[in-house]
Amino acid sequence: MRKVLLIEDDSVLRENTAELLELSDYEVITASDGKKGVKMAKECLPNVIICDIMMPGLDGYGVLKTLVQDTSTKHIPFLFLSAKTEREDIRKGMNMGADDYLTKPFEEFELINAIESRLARASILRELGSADINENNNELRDVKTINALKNYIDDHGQDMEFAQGELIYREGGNVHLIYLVLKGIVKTHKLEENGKELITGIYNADDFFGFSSLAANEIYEEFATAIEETILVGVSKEKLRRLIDENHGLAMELMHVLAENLTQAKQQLLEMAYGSVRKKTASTILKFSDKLKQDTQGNFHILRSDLANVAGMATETLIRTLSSFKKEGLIEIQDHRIKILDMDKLAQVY
Amino acid sequence: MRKVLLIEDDSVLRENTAELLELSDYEVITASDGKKGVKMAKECLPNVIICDIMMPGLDGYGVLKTLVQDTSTKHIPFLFLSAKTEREDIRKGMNMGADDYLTKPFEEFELINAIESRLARASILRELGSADINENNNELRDVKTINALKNYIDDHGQDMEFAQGELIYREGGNVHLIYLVLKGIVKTHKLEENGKELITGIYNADDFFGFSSLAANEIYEEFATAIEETILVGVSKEKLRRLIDENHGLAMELMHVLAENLTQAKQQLLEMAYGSVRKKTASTILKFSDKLKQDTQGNFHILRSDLANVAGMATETLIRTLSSFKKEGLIEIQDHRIKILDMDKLAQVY
DNA sequence: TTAAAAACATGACTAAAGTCATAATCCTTA
DNA sequence: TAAGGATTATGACTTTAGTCATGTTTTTAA
Repeated sequence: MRKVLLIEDDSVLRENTAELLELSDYEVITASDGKKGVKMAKECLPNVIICDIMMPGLDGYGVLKTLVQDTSTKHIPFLFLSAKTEREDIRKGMNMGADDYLTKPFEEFELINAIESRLARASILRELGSADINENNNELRDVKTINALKNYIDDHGQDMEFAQGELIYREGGNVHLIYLVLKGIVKTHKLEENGKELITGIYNADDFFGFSSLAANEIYEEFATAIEETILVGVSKEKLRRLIDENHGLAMELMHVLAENLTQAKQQLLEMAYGSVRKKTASTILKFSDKLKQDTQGNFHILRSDLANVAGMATETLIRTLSSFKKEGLIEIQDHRIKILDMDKLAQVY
Repeated sequence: MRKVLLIEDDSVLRENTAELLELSDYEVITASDGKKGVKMAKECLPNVIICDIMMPGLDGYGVLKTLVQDTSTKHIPFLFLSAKTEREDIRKGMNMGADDYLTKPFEEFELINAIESRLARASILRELGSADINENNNELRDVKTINALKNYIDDHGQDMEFAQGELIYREGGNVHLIYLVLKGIVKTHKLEENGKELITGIYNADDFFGFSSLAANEIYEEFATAIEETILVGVSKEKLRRLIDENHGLAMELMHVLAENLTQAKQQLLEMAYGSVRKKTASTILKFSDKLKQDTQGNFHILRSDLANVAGMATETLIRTLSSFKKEGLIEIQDHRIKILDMDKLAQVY
């Protein structure tokens, strides 16, 4: 369990805060003044220290100064929790080497979040000491990160070319390959009963797709189509499973990719539910401007129907909205190619 | 010489700041937007990064998030330099893992002090190799499947009780626990700018939630609230990471869970985009009838607003649709409790 | 090079669903 | 147990965006 040292002279606040922390599953040690705090810190070596500034005797600044000088305590994340809210006070605290500074009064969740983020940050910095220790030189063993995986696939997979508009896989088909885009743009999409299309993902060079789980006998839940001329490489699910078996780190990274996708899908869901047509159009344009390669003037071309199908609206509606954006000076359209003029305003469209 | 990467879209401020830093004997690299900033950071691996928040395209939060995910950049001290002075903004920045947060306008010495103190702090933390990694528990080895994981959590976690309507975690909070529902119902939800709520997930006994990726310094992308009296247990991300490290099988299963969620979200997206109100209402009722416990007659109660917020429509609209379903004999409503009469027809509503 | 097809653009109309207002009912809690 | 608030329900009106129609422009392919 994570140990927290709380240094605070006000007994009411100290006990309330301690209780709150205990309820959140920390082991709490308290000290009622600076001197005791320093002693406790050296004895107990807590995982994180929370300290008031204004205290009789040794104040918070003094505590921090003392602890930073001691090898055994200097690395412990240190948070100030103070009624001093002046910029000057805050800067002083941070400059002395505190890791965060929370002003009173504070909400329970603010304190917990602050503690957790400092613990997380500390663990990141700690990793650095034990980084890149490569033991075995088995080829599979070396595929530790997504980047290594990309290189591996690039070397060991077979290239495939798809023309503009060509179907890559279809809904219901059996998943046996996971794809990596080398060049071009791919969309994944679903069809409604009445034939309407919704684009659920856009992928360009260096993106993975066709990747859901690695369970056997999975089927594709969507279509994938090349938006422009595209070159892909694939790895078999079997192979990927073996790679993961050798390297848990890779599993973590893949999980991360999935989690990102999920977060994004949920965000899109929110927008789809309550966003106006203007809002949806604006964010769709921004999404594409990220993914599509642009010419020297920053123009890019995309089928209006594809834009509409990402936003989930009728093509006519989308075109109308584009026209009004043009009138408002947010975008420019030349030869059907779109150019973003005011990215900020576009992002703030409501 | 110490390398500083400055990411700032305002060209005047960028150049002034760069000059000021150069005069203070830093090597300065600049980037005019978030995307370029990320690229520069990965290429140049600076000693410290200073980043604006409000920028077109990828904003400061996005930059930090991206850099924290990359092994080569995640340890670099990261300072926000922003005109956003609200407590909430500052907390968000720190929770995402920033090392300091300076508000504009700032004085030269404030920036220099902030940089120096973060460099100093980073070097202290770097000294420390890998401390307190103890617990060579063989018990960890045995957690091979999701079910084993559930048992493990049940045994080792601490129970938490939440009353009806009580908030479990909030958007922007630091993720440190992954929850398992023992009893009750939990909803995860997002808020639109104008306060509209969209429910993105419903969880009952035996479901996991609050689980996205296992990367450090992740923040919640949604709220979680108990719909009825609920008992939960949590495991820390740290622990889960260690469990996965011991058992790849578990990683596979968790990936599978994530993939399922993703598929579901995309399906919901399709329906949200093109489904009629009748269709959305029908499938929302069916979804809840699965998750909610029903009395002996098969009745269940759920707030109309919660139903509406899953479907992403106005509460009045939902109630109207329920009424017409009642008239058509698809459902029955007694004392506000809903009972499904014709599940097949309900599933086929168009 | 030209004909046909696809894509883009806009007008007119319509259907759908949101908003606001009001009333009835249920539930909490003092 | 009564008062007040939350929830459910429905009507009237308004806004929004979809559909259908038509014309123009661009691209494709014979």
